[in-house]
Amino acid sequence: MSNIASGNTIAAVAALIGDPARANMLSALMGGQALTAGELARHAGVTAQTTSGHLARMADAELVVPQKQGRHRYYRLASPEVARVIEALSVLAAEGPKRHHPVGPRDEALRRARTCYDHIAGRLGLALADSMQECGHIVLADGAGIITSAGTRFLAETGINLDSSPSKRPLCRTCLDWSERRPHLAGRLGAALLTRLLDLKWIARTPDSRALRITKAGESGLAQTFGIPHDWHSRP
Amino acid sequence: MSNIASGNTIAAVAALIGDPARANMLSALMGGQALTAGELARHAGVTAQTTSGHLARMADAELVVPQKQGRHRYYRLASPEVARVIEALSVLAAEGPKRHHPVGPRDEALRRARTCYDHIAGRLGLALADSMQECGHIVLADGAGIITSAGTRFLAETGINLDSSPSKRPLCRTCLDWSERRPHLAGRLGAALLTRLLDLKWIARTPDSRALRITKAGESGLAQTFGIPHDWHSRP
DNA sequence: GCGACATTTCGGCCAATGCCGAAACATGGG
DNA sequence: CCCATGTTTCGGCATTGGCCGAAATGTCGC
Repeated sequence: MSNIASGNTIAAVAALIGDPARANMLSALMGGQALTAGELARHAGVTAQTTSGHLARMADAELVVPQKQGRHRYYRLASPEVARVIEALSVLAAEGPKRHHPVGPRDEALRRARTCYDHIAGRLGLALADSMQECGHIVLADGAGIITSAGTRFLAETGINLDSSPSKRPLCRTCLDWSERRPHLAGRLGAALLTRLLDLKWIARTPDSRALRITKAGESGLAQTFGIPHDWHSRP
Repeated sequence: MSNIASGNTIAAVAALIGDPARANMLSALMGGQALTAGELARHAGVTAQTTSGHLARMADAELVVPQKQGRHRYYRLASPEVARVIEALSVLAAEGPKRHHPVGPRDEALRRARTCYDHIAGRLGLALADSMQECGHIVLADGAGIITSAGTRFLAETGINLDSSPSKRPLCRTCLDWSERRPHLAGRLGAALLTRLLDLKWIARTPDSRALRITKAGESGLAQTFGIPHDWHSRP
């Protein structure tokens, strides 16, 4: 008889994620931004009371953390580890029983560029990863990457800062892309890249969605720095 | 309003894992071996009828796959992706609300060496990873590794075969060790290493447990090939 | 302080589902 | 062929837990 305790505790966490309303809230939080209880209620499709209960339980289990701000209460994912669980579950859910998502216009925006917790996913995410790899700035292999010395210089020149970090988080890992089935950059590098591109206003968040919009400045900047051609936008 | 469908399907998978009985069965299957319905019932602590229902549902969702053999019915995890979900959940469950596992003798055996789905975990897993890294056979970084050319030679000499594989599985990733909180080798390399060491009879599976036993031959072999000292056994 | 808004607490309803006993299929061995 | 063993199906019981309406608490702007 193997250790029941561990089975039980993973069951407790999984059960928490295993409710459609809570799963929808967590999926929404995968966008990386903190959301208010009300917004989460809308995402989940249940009333505010119900949502409150769900959030309390998830906060108790340390899946999310609340943050008071005025009369709102913001919630965000408690840690990258939580994001990894959701990510792993998404992969499984996507493969499983043959499920063909009809591709709507909203989907199209998400496929182009979106946030994935704290980094960039979608075709833009792949393009950035490919570019950095081709230029010899990083070497990718099996779920992680190594930053080369040329890469370190490149990051410094581009204003992407990696040193300010709570130490134990992986520097450069990859994350399997939900829509494209190929890995993009995650980890501290992925997070820093998203932050920098937002700072530069090359990309911008979209209200109420995980989709990212590429700005005019972004088109030039991405072309110049990462060699992403201007006509990339009109391509599949 | 974000995509409810995806939230629902990950909820379905999570809900399946979120039952203590089922979670225990999946944990047991993390040992990497196929187990019979009866054995799984014992692991889960429920009757055979109940187990049968659980297994049917998990097979339906493609979390496990059944395999008929005589009057037994063997079940194993359906894919490495399923293992990753369980793994990610374990990390979360271990960190969460401060949970101090009292260390029993059975636990001690597991901490020393055990299987983790299809590769080696515990202190032996770490020692192997450390050894290969120190010898320059692999370079580890953030959740994955790269096999050097010296490493390729080393693996060939040691009889560890990587080429026979269904292609898309990562070659060398790492997996966060539940007991030691440091990464050990997983992916195809980890799997091949486990297989080879079992073939050589340097290590042996333990009935009814994920623990691995190191044989006499193993002590010498590991010392000679991986530089793991003979007194390693008696160390913390 | 007062009204508008965001969130939480309480109470009760209802559906979903995990569990087991009993019995029905399978399968292999004598 | 029949019995022992492993596994599944069926039926019914009990519990869990998600949901909402109503009302309380907190917080902002005036």
